[in-house]
Amino acid sequence: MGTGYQQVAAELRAAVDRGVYPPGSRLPSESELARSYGVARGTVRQALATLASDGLVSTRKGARRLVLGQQRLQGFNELRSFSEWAQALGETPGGRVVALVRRESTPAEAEQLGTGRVYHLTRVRLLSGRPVMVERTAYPERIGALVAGMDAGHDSITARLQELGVVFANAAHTLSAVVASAEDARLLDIRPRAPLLRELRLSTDADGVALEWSEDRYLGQAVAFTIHNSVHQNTLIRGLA
Amino acid sequence: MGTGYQQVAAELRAAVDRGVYPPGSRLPSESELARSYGVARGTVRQALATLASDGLVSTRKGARRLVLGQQRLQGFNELRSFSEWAQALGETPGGRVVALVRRESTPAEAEQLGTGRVYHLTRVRLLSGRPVMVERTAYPERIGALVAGMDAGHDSITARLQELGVVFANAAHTLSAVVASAEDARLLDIRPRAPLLRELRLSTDADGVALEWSEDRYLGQAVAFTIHNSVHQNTLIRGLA
DNA sequence: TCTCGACACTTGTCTATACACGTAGTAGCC
DNA sequence: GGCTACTACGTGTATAGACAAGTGTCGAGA
Repeated sequence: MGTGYQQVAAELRAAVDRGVYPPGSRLPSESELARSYGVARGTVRQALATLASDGLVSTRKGARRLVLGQQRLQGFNELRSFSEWAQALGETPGGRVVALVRRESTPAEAEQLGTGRVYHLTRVRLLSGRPVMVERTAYPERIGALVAGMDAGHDSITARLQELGVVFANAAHTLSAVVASAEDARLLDIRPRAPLLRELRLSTDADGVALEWSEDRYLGQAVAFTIHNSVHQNTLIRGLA
Repeated sequence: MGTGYQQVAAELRAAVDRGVYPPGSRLPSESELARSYGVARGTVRQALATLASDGLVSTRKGARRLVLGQQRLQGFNELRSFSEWAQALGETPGGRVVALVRRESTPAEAEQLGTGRVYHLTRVRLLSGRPVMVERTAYPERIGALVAGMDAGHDSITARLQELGVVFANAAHTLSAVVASAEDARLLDIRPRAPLLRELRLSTDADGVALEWSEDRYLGQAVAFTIHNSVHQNTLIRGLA
């Protein structure tokens, strides 16, 4: 059930979804919500911050919060693995290992993961059977040794690593567009030179130690990422970061 | 100079940049920072939330904050126009109007902006003289009438609209990849079928009224977007949505 | 009728305090 | 030496109260 503000946030979210607060309407004031939920105003503010971060409500100083709508697309607010991500979209995640090699790191990999040997995994990722992404991940030796023992076709590597005590804490994503290489095209069953959305991702643990460096190439037609924005300089917000 | 926590955040940011807290090191505790800046702990927490949202520090319950590094790429935390965005990157923004027409809205436009006539603006956006983006924006009639009177080649439309009392408050972005159309290729001076990063953007004012619906196509090679992530469910964070 | 000012309301910022719970180092025990 | 339990510390959550500043409404006055 989570903490207090998480419960309040969940109930507010549900209320918006149920149409209690339809898009375009205004939420009750923080004080009213605090009274009706029996919590302090600060707790309500923390809950509302999570809604704002998801783009569900808009905030303006002096005016009650505006309900924007009950959109639900996959955003970046949570750090999620492909498997979790797929499940959140209501699809069945899958994978097929193309290659897993242990080799000396390239200069680019060494810059991110440090010099030495790396395990390099190439996987095709499936959404309900359809290939939608090619994943090329370099793991430092310590992590790669664990990954090598897994069934990367079925398991969520992130979940398995978590069970083994390897926790992903932070990630930096960089998005751009590239053309499909011959291999990409073969793996995704598309024409060569088709456009792909490229995501470079460096994941680290809580100590800032790099755990994986990955280049993912998504089918432009099948997948999209969403982000919500506000001019509002601050307002304690949740999630992302 | 802004509010208290903004000043604290700016000073902490500067301290990280100056190397007072090098990457990999740990920040002083919230209590120590509060004492040394002469503010309450809550204020320090609010400042630290903004740093975390920029991916500058990582937080873990029970442990002091870890300094990740002084990266500085363009993120989504602020709602920025192309012009502001370019300037933040140290480049000179530019633009060239390809077409500005007033016409009946397409079904897709009507869904976002409401039925009726729209002004449709096609622009090539330049970064220090190089074309990097094609922008196709639909404005509702009221806004479009204002835009039509501007010098869209030189002015920042967003800035000019702001002067006229039209304030952009929220935006929802959706990112995917597409191939350059013949027109895209001609405007950006690239080969047809080159990969482009597509950003669909719906901007609204503080009342949730749509102000523009735009499809921007970025040169994949020239531009990249970055996002930072953390498993941390909450932590009051700033900026983004 | 229109404009402007007063006022109640609302959100943003800040302080102070308290407790829960995770972290990390230490000391003691086997 | 190595393991465990304890303990000091630090962050997360929550409360209560205060003031600043923006919003919107209503009423008085021109």
